[in-house]
Amino acid sequence: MNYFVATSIPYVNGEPHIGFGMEILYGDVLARAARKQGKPTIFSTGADEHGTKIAEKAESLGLKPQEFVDKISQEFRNLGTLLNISNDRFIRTTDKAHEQRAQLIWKALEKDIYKDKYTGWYDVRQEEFVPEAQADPARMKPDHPQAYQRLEEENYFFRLSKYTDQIREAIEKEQLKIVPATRRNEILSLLKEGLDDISISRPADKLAWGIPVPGDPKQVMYVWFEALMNYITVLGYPEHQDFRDYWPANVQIIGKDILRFHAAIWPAMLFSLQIPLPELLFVHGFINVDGQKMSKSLGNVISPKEIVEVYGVDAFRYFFLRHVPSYEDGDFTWKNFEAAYNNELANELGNAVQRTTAMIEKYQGGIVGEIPDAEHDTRQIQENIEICRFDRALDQIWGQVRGLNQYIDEEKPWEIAKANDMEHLREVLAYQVSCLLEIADLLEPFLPDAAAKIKGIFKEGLVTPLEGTLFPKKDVTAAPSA
RNA sequence: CGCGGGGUGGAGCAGCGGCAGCUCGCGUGGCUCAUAACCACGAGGUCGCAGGUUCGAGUCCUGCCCCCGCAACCA
Repeated sequence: MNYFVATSIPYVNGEPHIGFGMEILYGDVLARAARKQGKPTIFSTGADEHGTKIAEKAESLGLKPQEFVDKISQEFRNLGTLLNISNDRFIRTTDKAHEQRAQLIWKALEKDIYKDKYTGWYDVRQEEFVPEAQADPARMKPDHPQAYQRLEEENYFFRLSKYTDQIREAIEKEQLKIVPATRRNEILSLLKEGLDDISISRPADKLAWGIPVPGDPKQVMYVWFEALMNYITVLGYPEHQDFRDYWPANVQIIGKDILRFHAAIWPAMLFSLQIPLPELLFVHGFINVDGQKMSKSLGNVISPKEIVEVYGVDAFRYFFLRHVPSYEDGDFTWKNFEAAYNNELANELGNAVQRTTAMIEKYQGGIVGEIPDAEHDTRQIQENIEICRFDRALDQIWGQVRGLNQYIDEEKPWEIAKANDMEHLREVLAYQVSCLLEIADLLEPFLPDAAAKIKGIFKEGLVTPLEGTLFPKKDVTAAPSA
């Protein structure tokens, strides 16, 4: 009955951008949909704040690590506000509670932790040890800009290898469901090759910015290992009631680049802790701009803010939820964004609201009368939300919008009005309102503001027109050109 | 044989064994309640190529060709 959805926590060594905006948007839709069904819901997101890269970045800016992450974390929170995200929690891995609980978790995992000497390449940027076989020879040379570090150190290791079969079985039997299927296949083929034990700590003298290993102050936890724990520390693992009430997560949302951590390492940790796996792992893709990867050097980085300022938050939500394929990479172009806004939001939905309210005001003095119950079958839409196919769910909702416009053209209420058949007219217009209210209801998780506005217009059987229009049509030149 | 994603009307995509479909764009017509919005109809595809399986293949199998990621910020 209870519902828990968590996004990954982004590494806050730089400004938030559109990709993470999309991820919290996905979480928001799921959380709003669950709450709407009356489920007690916790929706968490947060920030991953430890590690070498952050320490280095902070230093380069002349800041203490904590000052730096305080600043950047706030920007991630602001993004949530900008996008009307309804998260209940925002966990930071520098929160005292997380740090303490992470140490408890470490202790609980100790039967699968051992100390060993590690010699090999370390990728500072990825915070990752690089197996000899996968290492790029060019980066082994010290003068390479992203040169690996040659490390010989004593580290703690986690017996990931021990859990390979258990994880594979859990995924095959769908105790842990992974969507889309391509990502599931990807991880299964990786598991077939077997997993190696992983290093989960670093010497504190090399890296002070992390959570100390309990009982060994000379070591701090490897940032990834500790960050994964946020999904349960946020619920107060081990002792808090929320943990008992809300774990396992119904959905965890991640980007395709961190699949291995969430579909292999994280399940192994949970097995070791003897607590259940999340039910569904939703793996989304990336957003390109004009068909190219977003990058500062190409100068094509789009900031969520500039979109929201011109078109409004619901337009942002709409585009990224419907026109970025939920199971694949997507493409943002101003041209497509404008087309979606004008054709779909302004012309189809906005105008359907407009023509309905105008006729009720003109012919019936703004009185709707009795509104019939909605009658469409919305099961498919609900099912698509459950499996995170938000793009399809919106396609289906738009099928209803289109259907309403067709209905209006078939019934021709303006002719009924001329014929003075007021009873029939009232029925037709009330039906239109019924359709719009149903659409608004379906849209609530996706476009909360627009849904509330539509509901507000027809409240109590009277038309209360909006100031202005729902989605004012934009001149194409209004937007920054790409 | 590095890994992964993809090639379907002008653009973007769906379909994954049974008469090629959707949205946009384009053309024509209708309508006038509406944000010059809405509705209908139409043009436009030998579904990357070549074999194979099948009564029947975008859809399954085999081989090949082409495109995009796998460097950085970063999901």
